[in-house]
Amino acid sequence: MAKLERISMKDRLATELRRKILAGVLPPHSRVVEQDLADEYGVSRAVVRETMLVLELQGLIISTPYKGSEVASISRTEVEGLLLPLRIHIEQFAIGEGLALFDADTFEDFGRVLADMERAIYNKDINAFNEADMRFHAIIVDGCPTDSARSIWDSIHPRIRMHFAMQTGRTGALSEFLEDHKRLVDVFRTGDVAASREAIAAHIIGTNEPHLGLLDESA
Amino acid sequence: MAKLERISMKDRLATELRRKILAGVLPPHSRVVEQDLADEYGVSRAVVRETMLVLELQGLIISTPYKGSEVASISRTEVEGLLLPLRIHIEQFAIGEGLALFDADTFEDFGRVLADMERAIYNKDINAFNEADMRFHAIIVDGCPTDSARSIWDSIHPRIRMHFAMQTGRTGALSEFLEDHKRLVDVFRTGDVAASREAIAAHIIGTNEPHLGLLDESA
DNA sequence: TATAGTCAGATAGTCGACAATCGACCCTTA
DNA sequence: TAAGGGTCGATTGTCGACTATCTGACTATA
Repeated sequence: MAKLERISMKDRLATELRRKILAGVLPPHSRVVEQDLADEYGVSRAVVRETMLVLELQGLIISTPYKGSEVASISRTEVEGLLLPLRIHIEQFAIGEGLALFDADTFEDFGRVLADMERAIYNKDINAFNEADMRFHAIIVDGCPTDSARSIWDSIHPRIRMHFAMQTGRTGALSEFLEDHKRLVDVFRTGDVAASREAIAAHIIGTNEPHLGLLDESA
Repeated sequence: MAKLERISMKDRLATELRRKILAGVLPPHSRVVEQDLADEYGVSRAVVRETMLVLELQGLIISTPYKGSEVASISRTEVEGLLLPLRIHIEQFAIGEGLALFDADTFEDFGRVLADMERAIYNKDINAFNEADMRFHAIIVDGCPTDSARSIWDSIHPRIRMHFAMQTGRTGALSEFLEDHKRLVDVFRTGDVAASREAIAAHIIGTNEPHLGLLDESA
């Protein structure tokens, strides 16, 4: 936050498009045309192409040579059997490596996210809530000194979010999710790695119900 | 194989650079300059930039805005705690989803790879052996109908390979690894999903020794 | 009518040039 | 001499134009 970094057009555009996809503005199978995006956002096609490449490698869009791209759709099998278990492992790893490094700044960050969640609930803004949720978990993953954790997490997490964005779900129980996050932070504060790892797994499985049978085949 | 696809310069260049990185021609921390690559391979910088973006998202290079890129280096913690467990999960998932779909063509593909491994051993060409090894596992991951399995595998596997490419290791016991792969194919032929999942995990752990303590903390 | 050939529009792939930024060197100046 | 500031080469960021390819429609022809 402090170092006001320079953000490339490519990254800004990627963030914007990801937001639109996750918010359902661009639903699965929407056609995405490079020139149209370039015109709409006032950038060159080169920028758009690099953006699309990022989103493709993150699994949010699918492109076919000389034909075009469309927004991907994610299957339930994929999410439950592959993406969620991977995500749990990554966040558990990040906690194992990073929990000891959580400091006052880290918990301030968590606090800000929790406040944003409350605000989102008050405003009934589910997209804002989801974005705060994403930032919450990003803090965890960024808290670990291993860079690839974030990099891999970035390529897995959006697909999961996209899947659940399609379901209407969770609108009613937002305050439940908020409480769940608060409890997580409390566990983190104890510094107990094993308990935190346990808690994050339960949290991810819990917040991504109504599915079951996850992870019980791990070994 | 049958559908002779058109391959973009970006993909060809990515394959070539990945090969060079994994073969150690471009060791970690090597500086990589866009214009130099463009000149060397006779393509425009736009192509090189898209290639670099792919390699960056796959964790093989690290780039800093307006400064440049360099070949990444992968830590042991990262490989053992994060990448290998993820890879095992992906390949197990792929087998769970795809084993029943393995057909004569699939086993022909396996056969070709095994033959290439033998040839590589005969020629004492460790890079060729490694490439065959990669193709072996790619067959598994591609055998599953869930596209993101391959996509995520692609972003994890090269980092692991890179880590072990740095260690001299495994030169002596190539024929052992070949036998290990043959045994794997035999298990696949039985169609026993549970046994195959078990075997692939043991194989991955085994071929990526001399490390231990993997995965015993999964839950 | 059915098939094959041709054309045109849309779109992605590639390119060369210009703009922005960085880092090191040099020059001033107290 | 040391601190500050400007200049310049190297490198990445961005752009607009040209080329290749795909798709569907139209046409000719047996």
